[in-house]
Amino acid sequence: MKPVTLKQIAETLNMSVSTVSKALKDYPDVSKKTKRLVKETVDLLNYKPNAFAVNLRTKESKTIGLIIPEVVHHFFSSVIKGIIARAEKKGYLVIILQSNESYELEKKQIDLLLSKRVDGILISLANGTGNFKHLNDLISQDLPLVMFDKIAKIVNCSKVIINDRKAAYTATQHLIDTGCKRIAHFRGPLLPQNSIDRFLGYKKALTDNGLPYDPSLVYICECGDNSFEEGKESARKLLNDHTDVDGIFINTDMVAIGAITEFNKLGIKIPEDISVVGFSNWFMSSVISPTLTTINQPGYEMGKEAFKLLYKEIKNRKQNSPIKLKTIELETKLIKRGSTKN
Amino acid sequence: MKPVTLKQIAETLNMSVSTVSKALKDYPDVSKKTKRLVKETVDLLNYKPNAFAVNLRTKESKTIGLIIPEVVHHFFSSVIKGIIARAEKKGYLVIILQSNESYELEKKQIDLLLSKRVDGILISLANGTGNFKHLNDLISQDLPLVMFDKIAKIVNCSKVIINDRKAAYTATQHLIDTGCKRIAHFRGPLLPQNSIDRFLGYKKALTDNGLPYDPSLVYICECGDNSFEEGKESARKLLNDHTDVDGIFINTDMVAIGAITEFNKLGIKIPEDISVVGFSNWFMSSVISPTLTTINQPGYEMGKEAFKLLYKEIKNRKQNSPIKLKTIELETKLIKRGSTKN
DNA sequence: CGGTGAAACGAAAACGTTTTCGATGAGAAT
DNA sequence: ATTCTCATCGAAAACGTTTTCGTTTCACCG
Repeated sequence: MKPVTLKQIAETLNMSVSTVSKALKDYPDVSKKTKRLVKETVDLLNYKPNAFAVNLRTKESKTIGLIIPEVVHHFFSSVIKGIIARAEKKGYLVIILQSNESYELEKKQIDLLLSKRVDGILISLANGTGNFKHLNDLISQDLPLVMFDKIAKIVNCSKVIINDRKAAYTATQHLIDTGCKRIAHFRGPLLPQNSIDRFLGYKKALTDNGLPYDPSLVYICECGDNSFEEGKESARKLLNDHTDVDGIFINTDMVAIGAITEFNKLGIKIPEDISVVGFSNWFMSSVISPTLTTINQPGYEMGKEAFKLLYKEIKNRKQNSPIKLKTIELETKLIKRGSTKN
Repeated sequence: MKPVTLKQIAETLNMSVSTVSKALKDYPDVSKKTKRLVKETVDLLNYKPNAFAVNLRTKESKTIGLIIPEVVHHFFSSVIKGIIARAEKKGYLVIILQSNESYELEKKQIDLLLSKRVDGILISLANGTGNFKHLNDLISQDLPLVMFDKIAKIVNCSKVIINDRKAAYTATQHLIDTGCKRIAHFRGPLLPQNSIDRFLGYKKALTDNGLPYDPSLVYICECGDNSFEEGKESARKLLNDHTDVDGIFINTDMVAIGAITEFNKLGIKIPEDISVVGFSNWFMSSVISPTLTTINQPGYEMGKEAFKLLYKEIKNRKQNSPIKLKTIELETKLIKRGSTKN
């Protein structure tokens, strides 16, 4: 009933544990004959190496940790898929934890992963994270770490990101190019870098085009579980506060879809009265009516690249090669659809 | 630089490894004084037990495996969230693998998890899975296993499900109650049980109400990555094949939304010309226009319950208590919205 | 025939815990 | 003084690998 061990194979074959082990790993100092013999009985007895023992001996678990703010989210689940796919190919398993956008949880989860002795950690920061000691600790223990999407520029590790500022600039520029003069922005929370960058891109596009920046046109959304409702609410507020707005650049598609839904309900014509640009190219943006012009954010690729980076670092650390940190910037693209004029 | 071990603590405190270990686990045969001492230096040196050694010694990893057909999916990601939340509370981590609806991958992944020696496995079957040897093998090795959502009735393990047949019956009955006489069904693939059950519920509702069952009204969708397109296509086909259909019960919301989008485009009025009922109560079903009447499928709860069941089995196995298999049936509910008459 | 070298194998340490079982000593009971 | 009890501790085995470093065997050469 107990799982088969090397010892048992050695006994049935009348040889030593070491020879069996070496035979399985194709050591040069064991004859072809015994190698064949060993491999046969291994198949026969259905031997599987005890991962616990291997881990202990080799000091690695072939497992990485992934901390993500929210699992139920199209973009993040795409990232997860990319990571898992890539990791599996390289023989790594991935443990997923969800920070729920909470700094405290994030800290605890890093501790958890640390105590499980994962070989590396992938993380996308919680909105609430403004202190980076827990991450710097990882680095000083030189555990491979790469951040993606929601990063902290100040932390010294590899990263894979998009250029949020540039993408937001492009989005806003598109609104300007299609005739909008008074452009609002529904932004994300104050802390996370990409929310800041998107805001800055929006602002820069305005001033570069000689349009005044008006803070009263910027609305803050938490972009949490009820983004959709936030979109509806911000849309209502906007209409109440301003009558002359003819374009909005919105931090995420979900909020944008909320806003569009509300506009539809209130009889505001899109894009004739107000043009809307979203962010992330969520699947639904091509289904909603009108279809939503948005910025494509490549989640799956981001996951893949993030794992690739981490994998390299893990390998380098194993052979004590110097680790060169790298920041990969993925391409975004403006997807023009029905919510803006052309 | 190396992580602190029990031995080092023992040396700095001038006592034996065993005492230190026992002090940390509050054994009765070590004095309060040394317990205090040990705990102090543990904090001081920032000792973390080596999980690899603990695993090897205790023969458990405090880790479970989760195999899911598709991560980028609202329902499944909700399940994942429920599982992770519950698992974390009990000190378990979860390794996620994605079968991509492939039987072959599913088999490999079970092997992977087995070789990692997880303490238990949660699985929702791939559509392609028609052979259950890999699962029965798990059971005969008595590794705790619980299936959820996409299950195989024939496999002898705990399960958490919804009553697909009943839910489908309710959905179809609702169409009938609101005046539909000729009701089509967009069903899922042939293999998975819930797709079958939903079909059977649809059929039974028809015959119970004296309506004829017409196979030509049943359309098959793969319900994979391009469910939305499938919905559109099936909608077109349906209009082409039949002119008298006044209601459709659709296997999943995504397909339903595709169909609605197509109907909208073609000028078919919903629900006046055709009523539509979906399945799963995906978030978007309340956003689409018209809003979609659907069946609520509680993903998060399913995840929670599945883990709870698995946890019990793990505990029971540890103390060699007899394992009682259990099947939990979660409640579904008809959510009436704009795509059906009232 | 002693010496050399290669080929094939094994003994044993090490990884860091947990847990059993004895050992030790102090004080109480006899 | 002897036994007994308790409280407290430590030695050591065990978990199953991996890997280093010998050891053995035997062929071959000088």
